[in-house]
Amino acid sequence: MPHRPLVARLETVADLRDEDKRQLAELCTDVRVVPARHDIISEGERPEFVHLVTEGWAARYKVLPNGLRQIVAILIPGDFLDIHVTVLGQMDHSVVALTRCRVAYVPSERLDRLTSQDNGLTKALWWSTLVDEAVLRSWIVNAGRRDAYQRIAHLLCEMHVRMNMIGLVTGDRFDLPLTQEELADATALTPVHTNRTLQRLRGEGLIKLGGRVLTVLDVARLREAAGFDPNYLHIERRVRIGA
Amino acid sequence: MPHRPLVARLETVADLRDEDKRQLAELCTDVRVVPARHDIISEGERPEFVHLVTEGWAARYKVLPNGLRQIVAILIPGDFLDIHVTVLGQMDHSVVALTRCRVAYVPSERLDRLTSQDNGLTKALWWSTLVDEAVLRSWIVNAGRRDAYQRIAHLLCEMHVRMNMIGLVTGDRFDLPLTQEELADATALTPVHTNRTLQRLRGEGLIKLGGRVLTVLDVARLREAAGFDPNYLHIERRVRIGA
DNA sequence: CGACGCATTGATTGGATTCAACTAAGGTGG
DNA sequence: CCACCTTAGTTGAATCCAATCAATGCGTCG
Repeated sequence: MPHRPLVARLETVADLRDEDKRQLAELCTDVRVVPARHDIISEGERPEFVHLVTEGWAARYKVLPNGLRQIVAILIPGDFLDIHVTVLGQMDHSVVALTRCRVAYVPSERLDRLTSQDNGLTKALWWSTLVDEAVLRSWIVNAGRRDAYQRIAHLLCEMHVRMNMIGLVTGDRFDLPLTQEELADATALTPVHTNRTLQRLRGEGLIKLGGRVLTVLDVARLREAAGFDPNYLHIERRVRIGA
Repeated sequence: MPHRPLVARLETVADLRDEDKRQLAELCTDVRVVPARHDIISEGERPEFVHLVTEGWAARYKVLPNGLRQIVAILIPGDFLDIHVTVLGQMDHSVVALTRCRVAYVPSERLDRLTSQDNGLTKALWWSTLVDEAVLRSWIVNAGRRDAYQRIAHLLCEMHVRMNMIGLVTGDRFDLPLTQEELADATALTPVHTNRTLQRLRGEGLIKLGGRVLTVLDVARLREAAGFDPNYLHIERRVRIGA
């Protein structure tokens, strides 16, 4: 296995016993490939599987009556797509594969059984959704109170850290497989304005972006521009582990 | 006890045994009063208590370097303020009392002990944070892709449903103790524009708002105006219980 | 090679902000 | 009990950031 992104993610919030890790690995038995641009789950569905991204990028999004789309989360390996359906009943939004993805299909009742017998694991899952919450809060701030320039810079900073947490950053380069239109839907801008803003970020020597790869030329200045404070992503423990 | 908002909230997502309910009630032993406009917890703190609103309204908010404020959640009785500090270590935002509040101070290790021994309760808490997540997603959509008119209408619809879920709506009236400035910070607008937009909502006969009380004159049309679908709030089970 | 998706550029428009008064309501103290 | 002050809400005019409309470049893939 390339690595176990789920185990890696949960270990950033909780200590897992070997037994736990084994259990988690076993969840990812049924892995399927979803082609780019395909919905993995759609609004209104009541899936009997819980889905987990194993490889590739996906996005939660919601389409308004007027046709506007808002991406409300970007999902990378180790992220669950729809743990909440157990509670919510049906999906209140859709998830699309931004790239070709590998997705683990976990039968709902299997996860249910697992969390019923293993308290530590339940807590780990709960805690990881608390981290997700922090990310969502920062997205509200982003869309609400930052201008286009800060907004895009902030999203790039966040993905930089998150990709780094799962070991997918090499030097200062990492895959950023978003079209400008998708970037626009994530930052609540138009594609046109996104384009102009990216040009500014490039022009000021903060980033190099092209061919689905982002190079962060000046981390400090990019964070400065974004008003980015990585604290909310809970990298503390990760750092401790890395040390 | 007026009622137990926490128990009520958790029961919308999970079946609780009497034993669970007793345990939860016992958490709310140490209840303190926080005056309006005072921070209950501030960014950067590492509280040894987990706080729970018992009475009144509070708001999570974040202030940006440029001084702009964004409210990222409105908290009403039954809502935890800071369960996530167990995981995140320190607060990445502040919580202010919008009204005079009653707040339960629960020693962190007590909640920790409780969730370590009672799996059902852990799950209930986890699930309730999954519902919170859904609310956060809808706020991103709100700030990102709706215009001022829809945005404010949407927030009013949400609070209408949430207040109703904890039994605080009488007819179509409920307390909405938000100043226009606070409403603006929650919807990512300016106070001035918020004012004009409220006037429009009033002028069109959708609401009556004044003296901290909102009357929804036409629920259907207000929801129509907002593009509001209550599904994300997970009222299903509640309905079932009520039936 | 034609077609389609994506990126880019220019010109114009508009929703919301900003700046600046001004009114109304409530509380306080002399 | 009324001057005084503060806070919340309201109104108008000017400005601006981002949206919109519209076209063009450009690479790639069937």
